[in-house]
Amino acid sequence: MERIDEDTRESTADERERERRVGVRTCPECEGRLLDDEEHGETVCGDCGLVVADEAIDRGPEWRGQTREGDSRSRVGAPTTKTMHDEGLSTVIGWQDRDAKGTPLSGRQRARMSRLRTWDERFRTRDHRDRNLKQALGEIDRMSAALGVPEDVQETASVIYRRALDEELLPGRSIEGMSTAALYAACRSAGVPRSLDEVTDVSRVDGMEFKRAYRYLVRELDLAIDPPDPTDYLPKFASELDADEAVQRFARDLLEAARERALHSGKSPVGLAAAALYAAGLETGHRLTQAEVAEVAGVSEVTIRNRYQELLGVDGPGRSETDVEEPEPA
DNA sequence: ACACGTAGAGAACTGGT
DNA sequence: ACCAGCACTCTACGTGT
Repeated sequence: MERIDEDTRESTADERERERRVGVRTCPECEGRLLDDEEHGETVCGDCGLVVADEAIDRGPEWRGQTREGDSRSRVGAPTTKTMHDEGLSTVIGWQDRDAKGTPLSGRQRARMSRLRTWDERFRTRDHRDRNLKQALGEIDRMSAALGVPEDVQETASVIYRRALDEELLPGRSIEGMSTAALYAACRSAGVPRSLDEVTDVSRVDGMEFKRAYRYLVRELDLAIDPPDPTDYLPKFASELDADEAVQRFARDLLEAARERALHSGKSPVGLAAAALYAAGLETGHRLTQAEVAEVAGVSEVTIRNRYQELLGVDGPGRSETDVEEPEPA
């Protein structure tokens, strides 16, 4: 992409012609000669220093041949584009059963061309998959780092993504959305607590698209993902709260008890975990405020209020005879 | 400062059509 | 595929300790 102006043997007439063909070449202010500043990607006036245009990078082929017959100055090849996976650089074997002069091919040659087309297609699509995968894995890597998830979870996410790719689940969906979904699915199946919100924060896609992609992924791949277990969140929240070890243990017991009474049906596991910690704080004398628990758990104080009383009520004085027994198959 | 309760809005799942 | 109903959570506010 160098615009080479040091070829001083060119006549000035030729230069004018070149300038005319290339486009903007004289400064609108002083009519001075414009130069491309490669380092900054700008076009500046050599005389007055005016910056005429940013991003004036010409991705077309160089307007000068490299070979002996270079002076023919034929402009060769199409400009590249990011909209195609190969940037438009690949060669496509045409479908006509004729040679370059239009003469029909013999049967033997036709068969040969057909095989070549097949392989051409295979390589091109494989290349496509590679790029897709590479980008997705890069995204997963980036998000994993941002979330601080362990390496094996990241590995699982990659495997899930590959499966999705193999089962042709990707066409029509964004790579970012699907990689986010794969990472979230990996976290879930590994019991590494990362909430939807946390994952959404580091993702390049919005929550809606992410959730849609996640559901789709789980459904199509039949991923066996347990409903999130509130106890998975306890260590994380407890450490962020600098809570006493006893609080965490007590909270775990509360959640166990709650599970046996089938207290969670559709209730947010994060909210339950937060409420359990708060309740445990009260019971063990290591008080935590609702506000701080709500803060680290990312739920509202109201949710904690509503949940923690249920948690305490369950194995409190009342016992359970008032509750209708609800057969919950989990 | 903190805890508690309530009302209305809104997102998400379910079942009906 | 669209829609209504539902349980749940959130924000916002007022009250009580």
